[in-house]
Amino acid sequence: MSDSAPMKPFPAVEPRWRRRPNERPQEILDAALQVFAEHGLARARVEDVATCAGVSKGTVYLYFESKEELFREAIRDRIARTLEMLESATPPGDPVARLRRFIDAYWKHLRRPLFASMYRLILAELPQFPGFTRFYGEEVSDKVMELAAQIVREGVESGHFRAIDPTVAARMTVGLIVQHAIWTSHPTLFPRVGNRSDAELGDEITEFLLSALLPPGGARAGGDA
Amino acid sequence: MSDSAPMKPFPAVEPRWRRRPNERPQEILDAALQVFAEHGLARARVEDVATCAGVSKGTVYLYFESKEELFREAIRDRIARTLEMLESATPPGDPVARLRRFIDAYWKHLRRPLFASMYRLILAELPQFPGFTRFYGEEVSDKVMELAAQIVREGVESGHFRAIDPTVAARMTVGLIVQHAIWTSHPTLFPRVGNRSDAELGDEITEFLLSALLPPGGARAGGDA
Amino acid sequence: MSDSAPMKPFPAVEPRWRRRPNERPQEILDAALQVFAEHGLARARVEDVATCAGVSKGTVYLYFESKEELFREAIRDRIARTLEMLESATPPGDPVARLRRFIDAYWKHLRRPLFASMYRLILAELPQFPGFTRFYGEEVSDKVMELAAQIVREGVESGHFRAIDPTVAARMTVGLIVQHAIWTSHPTLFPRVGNRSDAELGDEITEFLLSALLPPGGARAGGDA
Amino acid sequence: MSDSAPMKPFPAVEPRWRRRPNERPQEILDAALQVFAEHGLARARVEDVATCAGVSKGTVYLYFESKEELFREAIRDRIARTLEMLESATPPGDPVARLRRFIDAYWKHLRRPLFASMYRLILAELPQFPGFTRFYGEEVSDKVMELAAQIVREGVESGHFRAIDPTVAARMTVGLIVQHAIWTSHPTLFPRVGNRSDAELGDEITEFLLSALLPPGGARAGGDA
DNA sequence: GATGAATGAGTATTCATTCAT
DNA sequence: GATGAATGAATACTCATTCAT
Repeated sequence: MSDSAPMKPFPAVEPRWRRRPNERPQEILDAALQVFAEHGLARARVEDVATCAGVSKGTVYLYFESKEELFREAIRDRIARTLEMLESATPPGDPVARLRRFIDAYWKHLRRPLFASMYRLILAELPQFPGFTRFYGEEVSDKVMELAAQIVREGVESGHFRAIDPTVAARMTVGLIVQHAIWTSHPTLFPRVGNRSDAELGDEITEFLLSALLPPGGARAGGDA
Repeated sequence: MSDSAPMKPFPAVEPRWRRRPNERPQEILDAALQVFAEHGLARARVEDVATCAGVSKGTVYLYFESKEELFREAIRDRIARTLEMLESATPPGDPVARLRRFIDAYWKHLRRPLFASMYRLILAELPQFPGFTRFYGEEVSDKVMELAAQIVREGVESGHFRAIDPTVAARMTVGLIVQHAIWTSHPTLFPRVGNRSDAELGDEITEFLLSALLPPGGARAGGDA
Repeated sequence: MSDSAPMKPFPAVEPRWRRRPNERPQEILDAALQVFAEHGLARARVEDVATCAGVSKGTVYLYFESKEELFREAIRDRIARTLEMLESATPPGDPVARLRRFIDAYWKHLRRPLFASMYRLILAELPQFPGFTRFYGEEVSDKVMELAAQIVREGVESGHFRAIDPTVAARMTVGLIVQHAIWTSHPTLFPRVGNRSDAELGDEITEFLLSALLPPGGARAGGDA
Repeated sequence: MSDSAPMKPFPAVEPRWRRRPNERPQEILDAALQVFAEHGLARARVEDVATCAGVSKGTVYLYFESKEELFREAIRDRIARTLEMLESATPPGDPVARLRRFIDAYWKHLRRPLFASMYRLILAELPQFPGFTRFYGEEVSDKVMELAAQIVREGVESGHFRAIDPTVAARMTVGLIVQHAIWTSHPTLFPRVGNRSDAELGDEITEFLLSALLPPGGARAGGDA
């Protein structure tokens, strides 16, 4: 699913690589995401993507069938790594600490400059690509949610969290992180959120979620501390 | 809330109409929002808006300067009534009940078919209109957040809520509602959320928020019940 | 040729004329010439003609078939009176005085504000109307030229002017007047001409022409003086 | 005078061409002048210019920003060479001969097919471009007039011409040439002029002007003869 | 007669895509 | 592989003209 660019069967020795031909597709994808993020799919121009990647318009079409495929690949290229990152950030262990780490890792992930605008792209443009939309729903959105639910589920079972439907708790968790990422990346649209640092916002989200998940009289113990 | 076009109280006689110029702008705005919501600003065609409103291309330009002004007006026309609705839905009274009503009213509001896709438009297209973006930030987003904060503030002062920064609580409240509205209106992108009814989701949001806001040992009393 | 507007058969008594309906066409023609003169046929808008005439767009079409007919009529309305004016300005008499009066009358005529820009219209737009072009050539341009030629012819025969082809002299006479009118009405395009008054220019034209037409040793006698 | 596109002296090899990008702009300018001359700025269609130049609509926009810039460049491209031509045609020498050569060169210049209709464009369309109008006034119209005045001035000083304001004589000279060029290129509008050959008209203009400029009893000496 | 709301044909301009070099 | 000149489909917008009131 990820080898979108035609790949030569035997890269062989790679003598001195005249122009790193294998890096071209990735450079174009990176440029594409930037340009698409700034202007949206319809208003972004292939020529700008090319210029931004330091190649000519024609070269883009050497690696990608069409502007739309380029868009799909640029998005896919980024989200493919999200889940993997989240999983490696939340190794088994104390559920409260795991949840803290999940929140922290996801929040930091979404605060990377391009990701917030990518979320905007997903919302605004993906509905035009039904097949890809399903892929995103099943392979990304679902899996992230399931990971969060799994963490909560273990916490509920072990008594670290109060009795709550883990899928509900997962939704609240993911929802607050994502929504704060959207807000923070649109300071003019949502000025109320803009005067907090990323770290403060992350802490606020964490504390709020924990205050809803920890058992009523339970020790606020746990976490990395 | 729905009589946006000034309507004469008693249509009375009005024998045979063929022209209803006074309703034209509103009809066009409604059509525009629909078409923009479906395709986004760039891909939507003015001609489709016209057809959808039952008029011809030229007629749209009789009432609106350009496609972009039509877009702005279509958005403004909708959001202008949100705050007013929220305020009238949350008359002074018991803070817990007020918060419940706020959540309920806002959630129902955002679940109206066009509003979720309008949110998508705001996110995806408004950044192209800096002046309008600021208007939205200050007149809509800010005010909604402030209303929620005010409700929490009173609850904290009266002891109905635990000690929490009201602006933080407001963000969590609004964020969860908005995010759920986005998810629910994109069932393919976010399939996990799709199998709950609106009522269930509303309840889940309410209960989750209250569990984070009510004082630890406090009676879960209050609310409409 | 001039009754372009449908005229009611029996104007009868004209009790108190509610709105001078018979003057409407002329008002529209005047407005049309103004607007056409300013913007040219293609860029002038019927609505502007209507506004300028103080009526509504539809009213223009009550009196004129189309924008092009309106244009034709507006031009025709003006040029129809030129020849008549020139003839009455040059009654038989001393050829030198007649020529002076011809130059003076034509120059003053062309210096009226609208006429210079009308000339521009004739040059720029009339070629689109072959039939009308022929009419103008035969009924206006030719006749003016012939009148000038006739005056010179008499002068040559009577010995007031040197032996010169009268049609050549007529061309030089008309040409200088027309060209100066064009220049004077476009001061930015032809700045060199702009710092002379109309009277000075008229005198310069007259003296130059006479110096070419009077017999070499001939007394500069004649003229109004 | 005619090699407007830089032409490599020896085309030499140049095996099989399909692209001549360096000649494209000039080809488009030539086509543009033709089409604009025929229809005027407003009625000329960019597509017709393209077709006439043997390229597609889009190609025109590869070289020119807009229809209006194309118009400006097409005009500028032509007038830029007028003054230079006139100056090289009138080297210092006997004033009468110089004036004859000035008349001859300018008359021939204006009789080239496109130039007369270009004059029409200048009159009819240039007022829409104030900046360009000033450029034309100062760099073209003024300079041509000044060149003619200079020739007369020398002739007056040397006694070849009678005492006359050189700027007046220059205006009469240029005016007659230009006006005859306009007439001749609109034979239907001005039929009286049409039955003379270019050479006859040129001679008539020359003789008429000289008869007004030479000293009364002066020998008609001078000239190329 | 007069109005002006409605229409839709006509055009400038953009930009994804192709392909000769 | 890489280029960028060329293409032409697609679309916003204008404005002459019509016609119900």
